[in-house]
Amino acid sequence: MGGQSGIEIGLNAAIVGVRDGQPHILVTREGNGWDALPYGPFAPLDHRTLDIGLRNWVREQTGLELGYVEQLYTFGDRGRHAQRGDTGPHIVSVGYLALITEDPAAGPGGASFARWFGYLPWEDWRHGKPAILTDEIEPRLKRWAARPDQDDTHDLVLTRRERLRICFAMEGADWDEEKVLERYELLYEAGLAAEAKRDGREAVKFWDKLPQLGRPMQFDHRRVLATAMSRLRGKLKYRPVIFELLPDSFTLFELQKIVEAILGHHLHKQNFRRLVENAGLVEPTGDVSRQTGGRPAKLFRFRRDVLLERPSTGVRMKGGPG
Amino acid sequence: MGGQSGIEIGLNAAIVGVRDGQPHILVTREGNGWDALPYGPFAPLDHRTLDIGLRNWVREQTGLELGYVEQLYTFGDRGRHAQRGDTGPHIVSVGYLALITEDPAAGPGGASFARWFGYLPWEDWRHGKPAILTDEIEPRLKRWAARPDQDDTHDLVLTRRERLRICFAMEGADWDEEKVLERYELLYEAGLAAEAKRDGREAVKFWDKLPQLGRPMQFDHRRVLATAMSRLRGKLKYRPVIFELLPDSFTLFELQKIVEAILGHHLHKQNFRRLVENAGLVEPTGDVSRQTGGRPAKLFRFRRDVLLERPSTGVRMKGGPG
DNA sequence: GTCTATATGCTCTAATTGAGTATATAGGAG
DNA sequence: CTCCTATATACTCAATTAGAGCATATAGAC
Repeated sequence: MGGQSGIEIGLNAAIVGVRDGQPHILVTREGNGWDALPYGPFAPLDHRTLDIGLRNWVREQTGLELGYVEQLYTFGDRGRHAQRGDTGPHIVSVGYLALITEDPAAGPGGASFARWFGYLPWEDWRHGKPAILTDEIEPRLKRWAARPDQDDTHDLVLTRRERLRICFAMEGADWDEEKVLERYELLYEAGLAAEAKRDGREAVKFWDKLPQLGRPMQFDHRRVLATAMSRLRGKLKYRPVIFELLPDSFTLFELQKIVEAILGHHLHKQNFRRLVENAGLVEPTGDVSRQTGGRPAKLFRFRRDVLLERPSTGVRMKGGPG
Repeated sequence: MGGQSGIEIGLNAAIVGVRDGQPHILVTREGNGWDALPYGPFAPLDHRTLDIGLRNWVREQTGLELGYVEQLYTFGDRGRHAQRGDTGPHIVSVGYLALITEDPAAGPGGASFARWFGYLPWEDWRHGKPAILTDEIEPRLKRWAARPDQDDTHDLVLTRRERLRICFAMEGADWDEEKVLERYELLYEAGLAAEAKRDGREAVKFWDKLPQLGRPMQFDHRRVLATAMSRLRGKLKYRPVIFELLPDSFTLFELQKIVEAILGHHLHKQNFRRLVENAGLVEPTGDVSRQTGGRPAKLFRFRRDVLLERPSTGVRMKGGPG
């Protein structure tokens, strides 16, 4: 079972920012074609807490001083770090989400912004249902669902078909934008993620030809990324985290565009204004922006003191027409 | 800095059940007066995933086969495991929440049910504001807030007074039932939790006499417990997890009592019925229960298939009159 | 001045929520 | 058997919120 020399804790950061209306994450490209998140092992002698360890690694690798940071999940599965071979220590990876405003383009260390939807292209519904779903994913998932659940050791009592319905909105069900992780994991389990092939998963043998379904990542980093997207999409609706992605002053439409970029779908403009304004999340700065091409838009700033008020609402709101 | 021999990952389970209208957790009492959660180190050679490791430890220590299990958070702080001394490996602890229906009284291994509110007594508002808040906690926290924030290395820019307002509803603010962890951590930081004294925290010196504010626990287990309560109280409102605590059939009032036990406050009965019923979460079994002392109550069962429907609502609902 | 594009304001309806009143049906006291 | 009490269950009503769309305001371009 390979030389087992102990446990290592890996700290991984999905550092999210929005540029040109597109959500981006900070990745390091190491030349072997597999992008990676900023990553480093937890060293308890140097790092008083996990968070501090993460911040240190990110500072070291990207020159960035993180602000908003949130722990996501700890993954300990065997077999998700196949590149390392069987010899190293077992790696337990702790995923983090960080949100930044500034554009780290100038940062050292070879880290750069990459489009988030490049890794999970089926998650962007802003221009309607992504073609990759209809053309590539759905037909293959249907074939997968038609197979018996032999090698499934899933503890849920759901059939593959039911899981497709829930995760991928297959039989008339609604698309749940928050199920990002469940979708990625299902694709991995079905052998349709490149990482599954790398890790030597059995299900891959079923496919004669594997399309590239989103850019893969090193280790289990795409899983961390999917977890980050799930969490952020959910949290948006009940905590005012979105402002961690915005500059000090912004128009309401800029705010809306950023929310849409994260959620991956369009919102109803007038209702969005109403919601944000009478949730008391923002206050006008008094200035206007004339960059809009029409009537100048009032500039707003985030009211930091809402963090002191009770169940600070965040930006809920269901989808609107395209 | 003590002999550092590596990292160990501890798996801790807050196993919750409701008995006689009181939420309980499974604890092991080891005789030294410090209760502990079922606990064991993650052994990657034996456990394919963290979850499996946790289930194994719980089975071994309590004879219980867990159903619903959910990972909570991973804590890596130095200095929260003081009993172990400085010599052992650094311990990173992964907390889990598990929900059970059956009463594990007969289980082997010395584990037993203990009242959840015995550890966090300020969280039970079902009979009005707990006296321990007014009599013990609030006056001391006010004294603590009056001190300068010298040794605070908190990354938030909130003053102690603002934090009290938010966490403990001090200056007319509302009590947020979900801030269980924040409250416990604040008490720890203020030196008011017995664990803070055990861990040699500086703030403890400020107090001449420390009252027992809830029963303490071994290691950072009370923190895990507080995290579990936070998570469960939050999740209740948007996922139908509550049914993991209920028998197969139940009356709506029994359901309500269990929700109230978890949330720690009363709900409006008629509205609760309406909500649960037209969320489609339950269906009548056809039988009735005559145990109620009045008109017999219809028995219901959880509609397992709502898990297949979209954003399965759970049991939201704000508080009602006492 | 008109056209176009965007920002912002307002209306209308349907649900949802919070609170309370009214009715139904058991067991027990007399 | 009847009344009383306790609980379950049904229904009402006002306030708020959410989804959708129409209307008006104000810039730059021609």
